[in-house]
Formats: sequence, structure tokens, C-alpha cells
Amino acid sequence: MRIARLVNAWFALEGRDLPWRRPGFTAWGTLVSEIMLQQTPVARVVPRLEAWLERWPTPAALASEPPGEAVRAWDRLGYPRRALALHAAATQIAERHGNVVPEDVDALLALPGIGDYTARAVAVFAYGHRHPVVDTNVRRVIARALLGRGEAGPPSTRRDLAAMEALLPADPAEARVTNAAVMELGAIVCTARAPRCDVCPLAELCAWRAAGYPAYDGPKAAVQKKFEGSDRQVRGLIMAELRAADVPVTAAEIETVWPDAAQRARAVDGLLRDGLAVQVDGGYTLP
DNA sequence: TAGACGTGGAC
DNA sequence: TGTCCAAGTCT
Repeated sequence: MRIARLVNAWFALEGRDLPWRRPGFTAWGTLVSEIMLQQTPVARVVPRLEAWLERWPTPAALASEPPGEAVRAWDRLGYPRRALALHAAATQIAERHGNVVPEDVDALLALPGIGDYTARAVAVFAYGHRHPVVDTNVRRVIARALLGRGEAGPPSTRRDLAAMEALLPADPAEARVTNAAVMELGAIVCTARAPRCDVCPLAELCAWRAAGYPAYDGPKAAVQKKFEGSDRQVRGLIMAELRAADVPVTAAEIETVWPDAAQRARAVDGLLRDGLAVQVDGGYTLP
């Protein structure tokens, strides 16, 4: 297929040199990187990933420590429930999969914190299986180049996977590169805000470009709510306290992080419910 | 299925 | 300064 040939050639020349693309990078490393990359930019992930893998080179190594250590090492990557899920996944891999990251999509999907994207990313990038891998970058490239729309609109797993599947070469090794290449194209050329069509390998065949870049008029993705003053911000502030402390954080100390008592209570309750904090004698700690 | 869920860089 | 958005998952 023409598109695969074009993006694969472009990727060989322009793809970034990233840790998870190094030869010999482990399946465990791929799994950790993919979870860190969920909704988090590459530049923030790289240093955390390298420190993480140095400390915990295998699932069993991570599983041997308390989940709170994973949350602490997660630092400020955001969405710390991912750290908790990764610890739980490592525990299951160590106990039920012989300390080997599973390679089947279904087995990967059964692990906590691993959904449609991550399961396929691990099966494809770590093990070379032939599946479509669809993330937000892929959806945008397909929307523009093939459908002539400026934005991808709301996701539909079945439709999105079918669209990417149609682009993949038959050979698994080539299909693997195509998955990485389309993702990379969306990440550094066909970007959401300011696409660099002048250097795009698909410019000549891009339906959006051919149509004169029509404004997107389809269903809008949900608008992200304001972070300042949100419960999410309060949770983040409390988690920062818990990460920094090596003794229980007292209720009085938590009161100092946010003035609104009701909002504070909601945040603490949520963190306890999520297992990101535990109540102990004298206050709260990481699990 | 829409909304919750962190954090910080870019414009 | 404020808005947008970043390799999603879970409920």
C-alpha cells in the first residue's frame, strides 16, 4: 500500500531516537513506557522511564516493593493511578505469567491499566505481532489524510482499528514500522495545532489538504474542564504531600494545602477510595 | 457513554 | 494570562 510505503520511508529518515526504539529494549520496558506515555508528553516521560527501569528492571522487582513506592517514583507524571495499576500489573505478571510480559492482546487487556491502545502497542512494538495500533495521533492522521477532516472527532474503537488495519502491510515487521510511523507522523508533523504540511510525506495525497483545509464541523470532543480550583488540583496537591513525606501526613497538614474543607474532604475520600492513600495512625500515607 | 482523572509546556 | 493539548483507561 502506498501510504505505508511513504510513511515507512519517512520514518526511517525522520523518526526520533527514543529509548523504547533502541535495539534490545525489553518488553517490560515497552509496557512501562506505554503506560507512562498515556496522556503524557514524551519529553516528560523519558527521564522518569530511565530511572524507573534502572530501579526495577523486571516486573518482579517492582512487585517486590510496596505500591506506594511506585506512586512515589511516578513523581509528577500525572494520573498517579497509572503507577498503582502498573504495580498491580507487575504483580500479576510476576505471579501468573512467570515474570514475562504477556504477548497476546487479550492477556494484556486483562491486566490493570492496559486498554485497547496499550495492549496492541505492547503486542506490536515489543513482540512484533501484526495488529493495528490506534492512538490520538493515528486517529488525526487518518481523519486528515484519508477522510479530509481537520480533526478526528470522538473515538470509535471498532471503526478506528479497521481504518488503521486497512493501511497495514501484510508483513508483520513492516506493519510494525507502519504503526510506529503513522503515530510519529501525527506526533511531530501532522500535529493538532500547527501541522507542518510542507514536510509531510503524505502531503500529495492528503484529502484534507486537497480540499483546502476545511474547518472541522463534526461532533466536538468533550472540552477539558478547568484545572485551576478543581478537585483534580486538590488531589494533586495532597498526593505531592504524601510523596514527599516519609512519615504519616496529618489531617492538620492536609488542611494547609487547600482552604475549602468540603473540597478537601472530597479529594481525600477519592484518594482513599482509589487506593492512592491509606489512613494510618496519625494521618495518611502512600499505600 | 460522558465525565473523572494530573501536570506542565506551547502559543 | 488563558486556552489547548499530550502514545488513554475506567466506570
